[in-house]
Amino acid sequence: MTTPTPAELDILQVLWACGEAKVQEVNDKLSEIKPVGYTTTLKTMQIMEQKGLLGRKKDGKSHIYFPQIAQADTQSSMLDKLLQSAFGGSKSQLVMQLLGNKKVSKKELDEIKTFLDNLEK
Amino acid sequence: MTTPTPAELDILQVLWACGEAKVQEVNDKLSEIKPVGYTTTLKTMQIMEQKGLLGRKKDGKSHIYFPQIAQADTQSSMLDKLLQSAFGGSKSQLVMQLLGNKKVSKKELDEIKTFLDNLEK
DNA sequence: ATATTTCTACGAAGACTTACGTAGATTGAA
DNA sequence: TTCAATCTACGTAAGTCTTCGTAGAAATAT
Repeated sequence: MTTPTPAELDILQVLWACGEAKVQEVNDKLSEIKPVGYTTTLKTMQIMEQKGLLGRKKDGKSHIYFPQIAQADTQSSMLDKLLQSAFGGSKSQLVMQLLGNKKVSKKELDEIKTFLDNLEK
Repeated sequence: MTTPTPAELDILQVLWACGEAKVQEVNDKLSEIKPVGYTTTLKTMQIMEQKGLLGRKKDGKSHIYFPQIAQADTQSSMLDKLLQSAFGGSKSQLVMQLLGNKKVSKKELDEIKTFLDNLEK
């Protein structure tokens, strides 16, 4: 699976959150986080459309863009890539590295435990 | 922290495993996995030394290279980067994505559970 | 001593990503 | 209609990563 570049991932985050949007809207959201020019966002989204990461439909003179890849699929393949390249495929090692500091909230820990318990069955 | 590029990570994996090695030895190990020329490996390692990722000492006419960054630190910062960029910082989401398929061995699952139990205290 | 092998050092090419400037088309307002 | 605003499309430039060719130094073999 094609994994998005960092800039592409930023754009996908916006579109996954809102479903679909025009370039202007995406650029506005991105601008809240990092400085980025309109044409930069446009160009990146055009490239993404060409790569198949985004779809688009005409709306008057402009376009409305939407994700063509699922968030879960993307997360999964990016995580897998890291798992293989940095943890030698060991999921337990990865989890330990992730949770092995004091900064895990009790809430998140509980979510994980519940999840693991349900996984049993 | 500086996170290594994919090619750099491959080299680091070799050096983390064996402690230190000459370019030739690293290249031999890498060649078992992917086709790569000697000068490519050399060049990459020279750049890594310049970046501070590797250290080296003279040994006759050649050099012996060794990691200057810890494996755990590297894993940690790479994982953190992914956590933020693809999972919005949610560790539980990440764990669920990682373990949420049938391909997790019972052994790994047990390791994780034991780990979590010990984390409590 | 000369040829071969083994390294290092240097440079540069190709791919990819990100970032914008600019031109041209379309829309809406004066 | 004409002017300004909005968008698209195109090109390109800078930066990084990966790759390898080539030259030259050092060690080894004949």
